Amino acid sequence: MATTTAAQRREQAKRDYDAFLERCPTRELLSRLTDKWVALVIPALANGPQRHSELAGRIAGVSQKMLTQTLRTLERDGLVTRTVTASVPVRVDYELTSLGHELFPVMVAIKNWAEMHMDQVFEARAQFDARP
Amino acid sequence: MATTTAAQRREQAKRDYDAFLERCPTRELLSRLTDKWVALVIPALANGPQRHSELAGRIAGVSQKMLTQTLRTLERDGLVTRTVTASVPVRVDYELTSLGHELFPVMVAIKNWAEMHMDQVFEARAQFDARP
DNA sequence: CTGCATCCCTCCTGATACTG
DNA sequence: CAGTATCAGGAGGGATGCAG
Repeated sequence: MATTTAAQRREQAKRDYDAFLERCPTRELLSRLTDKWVALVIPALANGPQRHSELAGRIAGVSQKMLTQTLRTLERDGLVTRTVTASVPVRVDYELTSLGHELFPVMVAIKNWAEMHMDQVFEARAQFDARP
Repeated sequence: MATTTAAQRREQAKRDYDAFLERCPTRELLSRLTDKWVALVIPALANGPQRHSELAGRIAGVSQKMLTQTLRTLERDGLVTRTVTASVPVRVDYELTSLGHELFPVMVAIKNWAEMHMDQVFEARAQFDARP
């Protein structure tokens, strides 16, 4: 068929790739996606383009180095676009690509899960640590 | 109200916690959840209890140390139960708790996303690397 | 404002070897 | 079979200074 849909291609890809296998390239991609800063940067880009300084302000505690590094990787992987506006001083905006928008709900889900279940995890840890 | 539902409590928790804040405890929880091995171990526990060796076989390339370490942390956080059967040799089974089952779909989503979008990421990287 | 380079230190990770 | 202990390499991450 020449008319395979995007969904069909993705189903095919899911059969071809398996992160349980050691040498599968998805293993490396998975380790990139499972990154603390990625899980914060992607959700932070929810409301359209953001400047470097805006992101740094929103994601408290991120160093300039890690933010730049994370954004570079995301850009290379096609999840984020980097737009430079030649002005003085220079303005740089980051925005989710369509691929980035597909990842967005997944990253938000993790962040939300952590926020919604923090208390239950605290309780579990207390019980665990109180064991003889 | 004395009759708050679990869903309501979670909504409340979501207002109380914010991983964007540096000192919020969810920041630490988030960094634990965004772990390559967690994203593989949780999905691997899909079909009921699994032994240490079964997990090691399924998740190719994981070292015995990292598997044990990951399972310990998951157990402490209340996501996994560890059951020891006193036999010779000893048998140890790991199983998702109800809390673990709530995290399950999120972890599977990441793993699937990586497998389904690997090709698009490859393409983006090729374009990025080919730039002047 | 944004980003690169450098130094430096911590912690993660994986091999190996050893106990119950 | 399951788990602990140990060690060495390397990646992760922070601070600072400089450049476009």
